[in-house]
Amino acid sequence: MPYPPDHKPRTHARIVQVASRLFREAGFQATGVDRLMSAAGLTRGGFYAHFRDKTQLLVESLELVLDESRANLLERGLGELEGEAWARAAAKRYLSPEHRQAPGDGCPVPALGAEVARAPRSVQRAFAARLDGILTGMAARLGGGAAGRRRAIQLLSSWVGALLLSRAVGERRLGEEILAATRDPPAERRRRAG
Amino acid sequence: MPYPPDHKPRTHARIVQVASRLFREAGFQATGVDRLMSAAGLTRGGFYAHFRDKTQLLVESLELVLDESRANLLERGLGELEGEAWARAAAKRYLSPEHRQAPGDGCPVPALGAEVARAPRSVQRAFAARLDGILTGMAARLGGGAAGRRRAIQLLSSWVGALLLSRAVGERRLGEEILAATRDPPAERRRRAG
DNA sequence: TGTACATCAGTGAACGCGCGTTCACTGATGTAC
DNA sequence: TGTACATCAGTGAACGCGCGTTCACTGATGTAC
Repeated sequence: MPYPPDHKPRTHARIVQVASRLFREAGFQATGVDRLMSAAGLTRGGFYAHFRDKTQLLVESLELVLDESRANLLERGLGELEGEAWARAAAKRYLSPEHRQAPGDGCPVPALGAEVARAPRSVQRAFAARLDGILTGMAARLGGGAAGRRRAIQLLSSWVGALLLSRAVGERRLGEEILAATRDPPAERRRRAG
Repeated sequence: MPYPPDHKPRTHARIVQVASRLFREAGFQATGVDRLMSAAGLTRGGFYAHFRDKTQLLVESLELVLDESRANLLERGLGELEGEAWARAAAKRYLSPEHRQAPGDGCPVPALGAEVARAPRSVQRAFAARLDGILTGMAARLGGGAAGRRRAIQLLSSWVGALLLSRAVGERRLGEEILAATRDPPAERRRRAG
């Protein structure tokens, strides 16, 4: 064995990790293979010993990051919450100013969703499978069944849209207003819960 | 006068119109000046007699298209509706299968929001001003005041997020499910209204 | 009515650059002896 | 313990191409006579 058997897998994982950050920060198309490999401490040519093409790296990056998003939404301190209590806590985390200001560490949907919509089927399949898993996990927290599933979709949609809008406006005041409005449940709902 | 006085403004408008479609379909960065001018029946070089740079065209495209989005949300058959009746009708239009399948004719937020978030301040200012106007118009339909404004933000966020998700999954079944779930108001809300 | 002209919208070659991908190679590594 | 070796992860030059932008020019137009 010329190298330890975990050498190449570790390099591979490092490239995926670095790429997932750059893609979310600057966009998939806007991130060149050259810059990406430099950021991972490597050179251009080595890329194709790890990935068939740039699209395959997008697939692996999305898989990595959607798994992290799932953990952020359903675990990491939110593991024991259920129903609206879970929804409030998850919204608070997802719609935080920190998340707004650090797209490179955050949910890939607001950052890369539009590019996924234009990407080859292989990318969309990987995205859809992970997303469906997240929705299933959310639905279980929300009482399950068709109603839980529907509410899971409604919640995630509103969070994704709010984060996207709040980043696009650039300006801090309006951006924070959008996050705050979506973070707080509707007035009637809050009255009932409080 | 070498040409009719409205000749150049008409060409200018045509470029903006063509660009706004291509940007939404393929993305801003992915749409080259060359392809864009060809689609408008012109050649590369003429571009800079109309626009300072490609970014200025993005600004003008967003302004055009956000004005159209405003009309689609608040007018064109929705002019006389108010409150939840308006919200249901607007949601039905925004979250239609047709809108999902024709990004080039639709709302620029799901298609270009992430690129706006990475664009220069000038782009974000134009975007934020138009978006704020749309939110103000929506808030007025929803009873006005702080509550109307908050509900406007919540609604638009959920619509934008749902459309983005439904396009990114690629697959028809899950895509339509996402639209339908967000289109229908929450069960308790619907019971109360029905 | 017909022609010469000034205007300026639009043309297309050219610029330097970064893109995704290929491929002959280099050189760091663990192993065999 | 020290050296020769086979392996293969990673290198870097090269490919054709499209990018955004510039600029000397061409030629379609309405007007003046």
